[in-house]
This record gives sequence, C-alpha cells and structure tokens, in this order.
Amino acid sequence: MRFSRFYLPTLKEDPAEAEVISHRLMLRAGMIRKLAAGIYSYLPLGLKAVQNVERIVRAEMDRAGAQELLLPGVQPAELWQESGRWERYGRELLRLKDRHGREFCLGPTHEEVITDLVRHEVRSYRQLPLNLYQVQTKFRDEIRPRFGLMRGREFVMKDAYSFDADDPGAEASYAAMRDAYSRIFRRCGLDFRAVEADSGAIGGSFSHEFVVLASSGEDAVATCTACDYAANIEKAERAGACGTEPESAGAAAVPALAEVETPGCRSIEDVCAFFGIEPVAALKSMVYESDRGLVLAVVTGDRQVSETKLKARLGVPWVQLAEAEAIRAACGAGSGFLGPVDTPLAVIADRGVPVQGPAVCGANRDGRHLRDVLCGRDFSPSVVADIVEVHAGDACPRCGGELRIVRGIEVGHIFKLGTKYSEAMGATFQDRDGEERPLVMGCYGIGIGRTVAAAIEQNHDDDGIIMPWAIAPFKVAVLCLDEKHDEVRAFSERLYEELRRRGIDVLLDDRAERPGIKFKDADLIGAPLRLTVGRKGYGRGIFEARDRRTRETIELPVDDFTPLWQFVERMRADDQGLPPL
RNA sequence: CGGGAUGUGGCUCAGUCCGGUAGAGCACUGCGUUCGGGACGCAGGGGUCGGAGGUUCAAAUCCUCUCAUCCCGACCA
Repeated sequence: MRFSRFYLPTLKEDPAEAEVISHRLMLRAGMIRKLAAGIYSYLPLGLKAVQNVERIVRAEMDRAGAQELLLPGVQPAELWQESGRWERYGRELLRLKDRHGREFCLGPTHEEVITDLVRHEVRSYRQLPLNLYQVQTKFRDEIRPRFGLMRGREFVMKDAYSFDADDPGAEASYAAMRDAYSRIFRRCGLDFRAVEADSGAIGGSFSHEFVVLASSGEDAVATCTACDYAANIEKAERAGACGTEPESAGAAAVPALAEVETPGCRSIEDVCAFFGIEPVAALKSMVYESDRGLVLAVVTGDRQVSETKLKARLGVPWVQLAEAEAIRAACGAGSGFLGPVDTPLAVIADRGVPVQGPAVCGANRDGRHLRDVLCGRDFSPSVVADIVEVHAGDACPRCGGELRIVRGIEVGHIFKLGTKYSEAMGATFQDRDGEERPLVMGCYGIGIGRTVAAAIEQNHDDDGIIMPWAIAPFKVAVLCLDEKHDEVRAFSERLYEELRRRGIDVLLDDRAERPGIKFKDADLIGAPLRLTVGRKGYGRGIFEARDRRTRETIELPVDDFTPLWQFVERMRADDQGLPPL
C-alpha cells in the first residue's frame, strides 16, 4: 500500500476523550474513530489489525475441528424467553420492536440462536461432537462503555459453541478450545495467562478466562509466584486461615465480652481508631439479600467480601447488599453497628474469623460495639467458608506459595455450559441406546477488537505502537525520504515491490512530506520493521533497516537483498517469540 | 443509576468568574524558502460558541431545562 493513497488520518495531538494508551494510540494512529459512546468505526489500518487477529483465530479454530458459520445479529424475543434470559439478562440487552410490534434484541451472545439451530438438525449421537463458531458483531448496552475498544457496546467477537453427547466429551471439547486459545494468543505475540474464573451469568460449571497482562486492565488476577495457579480475583482462593476454634493459646484467658458505647463509629476505620486495634481484630458484618432471604456475612476487618464467592458458597444466583430499612427491620440496628452475636440472621463467616483472637464487632444496637468477642464462644456461624477476596501475599491454595495480584485484560473466556441451554430449549439427541438426552454444551468467546487493544497496551513506547509481527497491519514501512530524487524513488519502489512479491504487508511512504513527519507516522502506526531510503545513504550504496521495538538500526547494501531477507526472517521469528505453528 | 467534569472551526485549547457581538496553536488552500525526527514566511478559507427557553439595550459569558461526551463508583463478560 502507498501511503499517499491510503486512508490513514493520523493525529499529532492526543484526543481529549481518550484516557488509556491503547485508546489514545488507536485514535492517533488512525485505526478507529468514535461514532457514539462505545461504538467505533474501524478505519483501514485498524481493520487490517482486526483481520490479522481474525485470521489467526480462524486458523486455530479450524485446526481444532470447529466450523465457521454466521448467525443473525437481530434475534427474536421468543428464543430469549425460552431460555429465560429475556427477563434475566437485564438492561444490557438492547431490545427493539419491528414495524409489526414484534420484539427482538440485538444479539449480545448467541447461545439461544445456536441451540435453536442445532436442536432442529441434530438427532443422533452420531452427529456429535460438533463445534460451530462465528466471527460477528455483538451488541451489549454496557452501563458504562470506556477505554475505546476495551469495553465497547458494539464489538467484534469470535464465539464458538460445542455440542457433545456426554460430560467426558464436553470436557474434551473444552480442553481442545483451551489449547486452541493458548495457541491463538501466543501467535498474537501476547503475554497472557489462562485463569480460573467465575462462570457468571452465562452459567455453567467451570470456566477459564484468558487474560493479557497489562496494568491498565480492568481485571485483577491472583497468580502464584511458585506454581501455575492463576485465578480471577473474584474467585481466587487462599490456603490456611481455616479452623473452627480460636487458635490463640490464651483464649481461655480472654475476658467475657463487654458492650462499649461507640457513638459515630460506623466504619472499620472508626472502630479501629476508637479501640486502638488493627483492622484484622475488628469483625466486619454485612447483610446480604438473596432469593433465600437475608444473611449476615462476617469477615475480618482487613478483608473485602467477594460477592462472587459468597454467591457460590450460598448456592444462589445473585446477592446484593440489603437496603438500610431491611437491615434495621431484621437486626434492630443500622449498618456499622451490626455483629454476629445474638443476631437473628444466619451467619456465614469467612475462614479467617474463627482463628481470629478476641475481636470487636457491632452490638446490633446503634452506637454500641462489643469487645473481646470470640468466635465459637460468643457466637457460632452456621457456615464457615472462604468468602473474601485474596490479598497479595496470601498463600496459594495449590502449593502454599505466595500469591500476587496482577492486572489484566480479559480477551477470551471459555465456559463449560453443561445442559443449561439444551434442557431449557429442548435440544436433545438420541444416544446409543435410543435414549433421548440433552446435548452437553460449551461456549468459547474471544474479543477480537479487545485483543488488538490489549496487544497495544502491552506493546508501545513514547513514540507509538509497537505492533507484534503477527498482528501488524504492515510488517514493513518503506520510507522514501527524497521522493523527488529519481533514483531514490525508483529504489524505494523496487524494495516495495520485492517485499510485496514475498507476500509481506508493506506500506510505502511516498508522500511529499518532510522526513520528520514520515518517521513520526511510521513510529506511531508501529510497523515492526522500518526501511529508510535517503539520498545520502543511497549515494553510498546503502539503505537503513530499523527494528521498531529494539531500535536496532543496521545499514544494508542496495545491490544485494540477501541480508534484508535474513533480517526480516529474524524479526518475524523473534517477534512471535516461538517457532511458526 | 449515584458522584465529578467538560461541550467554543477538523484536532488541542484560551475566552465564561467580572455580559459589549469570537481567538491561539495544529490541520487545510495558494505562493515562496526549506528538506534524515512532527520546518518557516506571506496571503487565505472555515465557527448555529452542544440544543431549547429565559433575563438584558446587548449573552460563548448570567438563569432554567435538555442532550452529548469523559472520569470515579455501583454493574457486567
């Protein structure tokens, strides 16, 4: 492609609306433009990057035995009513009516459609297993779209759905996808982790997220510094801090609990200041509401309740903090003065609570707290379970090593769904014995645009993007610095043609611009390799090759391209960080 | 949905407090000089000041409403 004819509107200044680096650079590099909040146009350069990711995704999906199809973006309400998600999915589902008043939605995901498709066609175990995927635009009416392509409302997603006859089959399909995903993100040149995750609203029995490590990421991940344990912070567990009795040897010596007037001490911070104790010695009591009524979650004051874990331990589909009136009606006190002693509510305590020594907690009377409270002596939780978020430094649940918390961007998520949708929607087949059984499903998503954004988050410097080779819209930028100089121009053209002939995506900067502008634009769009042809060098029989990432610059002869091809090959291999798959 | 902020030419922003009829830089057009890291000079073109209503002799500026965008939070994959 010739720069002079390529629609590439780069910006010299940072657009005010962009906060994170990938968003800023994608706007500046002329990859995307915003149409509305969370809705973006892909310009040619951005589209090329997206298509490069898609190409890798398709290759690996096909290799794993999946088949591509394309499902509709507009979906009838009936299907969603059948699965029960028309009510449950919430405001994120953009609903609309056609001219006849029939209800539809813009597809945020396609479990219903694919299940509907497959239930009409699959009758026998002989047709299984089956894995179907598509690359398609999704719409989720996010509460708060942000960060450009990282959290858009309209976005391109690869989604795949597997159908198996039984659980072992479904697990094999899941493993194959897990494998394929690792290959995909490796080939994209990304530093990522496959982490255990909560299966959330999509449901199902287990799931992994693929998280690209980046400080700007919205996800927090706990990883073990000693083994390969990695889990989303929502679900990450910790070893130790478990028991039913206070372990402090002097438990018997602890005085009986006493009630103390603590006017205005509503927060753990207030309470700690008042009693002169550390947060761990204060019990935090939170009232949660679920479809099974109210529960009192009790954790040590240095910890945060993980609602995801709480949900899982209680075995309920949702929890939320109870309203102030509900709390007062049930406990007789406002939040800030609640505690597990003589509470009418069922108490679920974190595993850190029983091993905590004498503690301070609310007295269930406004303006009063209890001191020297011991779990087991003064109250007995109905459940003791791991319900808090892990901290850096906690012990790994697998090996006891130290956990650390890193941030990342979720670029892929795989779920073992089981029979949730197939049962709800009657997608069944006949097994070997002629028995009618629900299909066992899995679903597997990759955010394509988000993957490009994540690659940029991970690969940039002050001058712009450093595209990983595999994703780079242009692998090579040829800068013709003296486009009016016949020989320099002719040689630049020759380089360009040679690279094209070898099937390498190349951008020839043939614009009538000053050199500085060409250098800046080349750096900004991040072509991994830059070839510069200038008058002086050409006069000496050389041109210049520069590695965008390392800035290593070498001079190459104009009359022999062998060293150039070597350099190109080396960069391709280095950048991908692995042998060609 | 709560909290905060911002809407002025294609972009980045000043002007708003204290009302007097719109500016700068970049970008764009023409000419000239320049030409290996976002040049310079001269001459140009381009703005319903987000929108509506109100106050006023007079509104980008004050008041009311509204829309949009961004940030934090809640939420979600």
